[in-house]
Amino acid sequence: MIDSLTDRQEEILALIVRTYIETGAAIGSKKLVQRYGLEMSSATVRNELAQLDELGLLDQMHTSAGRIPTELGYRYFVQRLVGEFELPLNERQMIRHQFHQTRLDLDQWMRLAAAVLAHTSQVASIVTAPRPSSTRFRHMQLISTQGRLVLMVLVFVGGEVQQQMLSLAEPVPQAQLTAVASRLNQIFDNANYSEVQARFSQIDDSLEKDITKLIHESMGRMNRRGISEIYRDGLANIVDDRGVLQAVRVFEEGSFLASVLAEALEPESNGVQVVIGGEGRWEELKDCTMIIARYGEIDQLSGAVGVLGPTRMAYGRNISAVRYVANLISGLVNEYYIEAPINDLIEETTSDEVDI
Amino acid sequence: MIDSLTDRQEEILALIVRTYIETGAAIGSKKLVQRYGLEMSSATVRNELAQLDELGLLDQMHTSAGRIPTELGYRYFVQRLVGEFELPLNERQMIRHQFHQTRLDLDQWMRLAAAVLAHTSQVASIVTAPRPSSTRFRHMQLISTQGRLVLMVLVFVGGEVQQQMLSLAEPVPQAQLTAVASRLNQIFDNANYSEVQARFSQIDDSLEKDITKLIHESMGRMNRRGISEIYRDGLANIVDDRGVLQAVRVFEEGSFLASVLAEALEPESNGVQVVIGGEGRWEELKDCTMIIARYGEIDQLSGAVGVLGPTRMAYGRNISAVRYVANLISGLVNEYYIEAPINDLIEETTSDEVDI
DNA sequence: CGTTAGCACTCTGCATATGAGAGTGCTAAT
DNA sequence: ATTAGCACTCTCATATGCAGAGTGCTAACG
Repeated sequence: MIDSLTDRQEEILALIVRTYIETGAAIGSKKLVQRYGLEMSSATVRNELAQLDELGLLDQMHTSAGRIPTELGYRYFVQRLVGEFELPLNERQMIRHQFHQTRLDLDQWMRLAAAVLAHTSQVASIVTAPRPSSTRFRHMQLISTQGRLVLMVLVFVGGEVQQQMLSLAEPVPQAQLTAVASRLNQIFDNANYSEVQARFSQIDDSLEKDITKLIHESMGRMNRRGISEIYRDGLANIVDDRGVLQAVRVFEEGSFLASVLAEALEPESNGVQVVIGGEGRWEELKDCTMIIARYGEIDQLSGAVGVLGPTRMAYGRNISAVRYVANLISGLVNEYYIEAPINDLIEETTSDEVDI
Repeated sequence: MIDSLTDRQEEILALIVRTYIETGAAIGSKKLVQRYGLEMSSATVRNELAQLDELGLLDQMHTSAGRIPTELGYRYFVQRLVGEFELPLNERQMIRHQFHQTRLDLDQWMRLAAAVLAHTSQVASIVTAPRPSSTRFRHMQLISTQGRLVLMVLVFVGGEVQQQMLSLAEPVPQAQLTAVASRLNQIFDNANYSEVQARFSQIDDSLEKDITKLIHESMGRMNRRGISEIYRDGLANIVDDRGVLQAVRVFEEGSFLASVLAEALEPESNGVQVVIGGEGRWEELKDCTMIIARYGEIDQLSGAVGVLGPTRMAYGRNISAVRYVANLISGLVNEYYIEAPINDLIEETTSDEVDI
């Protein structure tokens, strides 16, 4: 990294970067001295600019266009010239206040963190849920849903929860499932990935073996994933294109989507719905269209699938795609979450797992 | 809704809509007959166009610019002219195949559905997880984490799982927690929101009462929310702005974000990191900058917060914001997920709940 | 009466020219 | 080392002309 800059060069570089960030326009020597009342002439500044240019810290679009920072210029600025900046007290208080108002709920904290960052930074934000450095088993529960379907809930040290549906070879009463869970909970208490594998030999029962395999797989996946769920917010902040902005806002704003889905997919409305935005209702959807369909059984489990895009989209194709996927998921949900399943595998083992 | 169109008018309207969707350009009478080899002269088409224009189905930007569909035009087209279209067989097979390759995992299905829709429709997609029409209690578990902290896992009929951290007034041994859970599981088996309230009188123990209140609240929240988690994908499809597109892609692509976070936040790197995109590594971040920081205890629970935006962003302010939020969350996570808490309320009841 | 050919008209988009403004690099003087 | 001065370059906004596309209208046709 370059470090042969004089104080004056650094000053000028910092001013250029700051001005450019603020205004978005290239700035030249004259404007610079004028704007900041510098104690030197524009010619002097020009000489310095030429040097900064040669060092690759500044760039100009064309011969007479003023300078803008290069990537390297930004790097230098960030590393040595940003200076310490503290969020104003009232903003800090506001943020603190919001956090203390939420329930004791990790998910909410994460959402809030993303929202707060998006709001104060005016760009997009990213937050990941906390994860322990290595996954350790804490607790598991097997809950019979119906027929041979069993919901397995895994809790790991640190509070992460994973759920998985299993389809057993034959129905097993809840009492037995509870017994299995209780045994495995004892055996694997606080075990990490390799310890689960090590203690596998202590198990005789075939059902317990199968379940253990799944636990082991699941822990392997978590370890490999490395990062847990990612929360995002404020995407609309970095989209300035007028046309798309609206769509992005709608897309991001969960509550709005929810209301559209709820209203458009009322019980009586069947099949694929096309919501063309612009008119009275759906003002927010100006120039956007949603094609949505319900799946599942309305009085039991149901949800929605759909697409959102500019009004100018391929209707025929997209209506068909939405319908197809909705039907497909209806089938899956019916098969695995509502009726008894027909196939009798416990589940194909994803073969990228270590065999234990 | 207008329905006085002649067959020929419908034909012309459909052609205009289709052409506009395909090309994005306004189209006029001459081009129309030329392009589709219509059996009439452009003058005839012009007359029809004038009528469709008057009916408000078509619009023109200026006197001699060809027509484009109005919102109403799209509506008419969608309702009566789209025609049946079926996804080509190979696409259907492809989609089906992908679904049958995944594990028996609802979360994965939802993600896949969103991905598939985004891909085939070339616009953005939205999928909501299936929800039962009303929330019914299925199972709960209390897991002591440390000190007075307890993780409550709620399972509802249909397979939805909710987790919540509780901070009890005093430490309670796991055995007792298990007993409490088992009692409540019996009492509330298959109960819906109001039934939980009704059976509240059967409970004497104060701890059990508190827990029940939380369960009731949680079910209330779920009922009120109406729609469960929303999965989104393909946002990049509807952003055509060159500059922002890259940022949107990065933002959407979880795996890429994960790799940046993982690499930039290596154990030794402390404090706030500024990743300026463009150079060799982070090629994908061209013209984008990420400001990220780790929170939590590196060897215990940790995660990351950060912002993503154009390289031209307010560094001082944003670095400060990221640092502040990271510290705040560090504090919360440490307090509630690692060490014993200091305050001794079970949790403030959010007062918008019915009192039971 | 519906359809068509023809025509004048309008408006955009593109290319071209022009001048003001901004910024630069260089040289010579301080 | 700094600065004033100057010639030069390049963009941007504006004006102008022209080709192309499309329209509406009228009159003729079957």
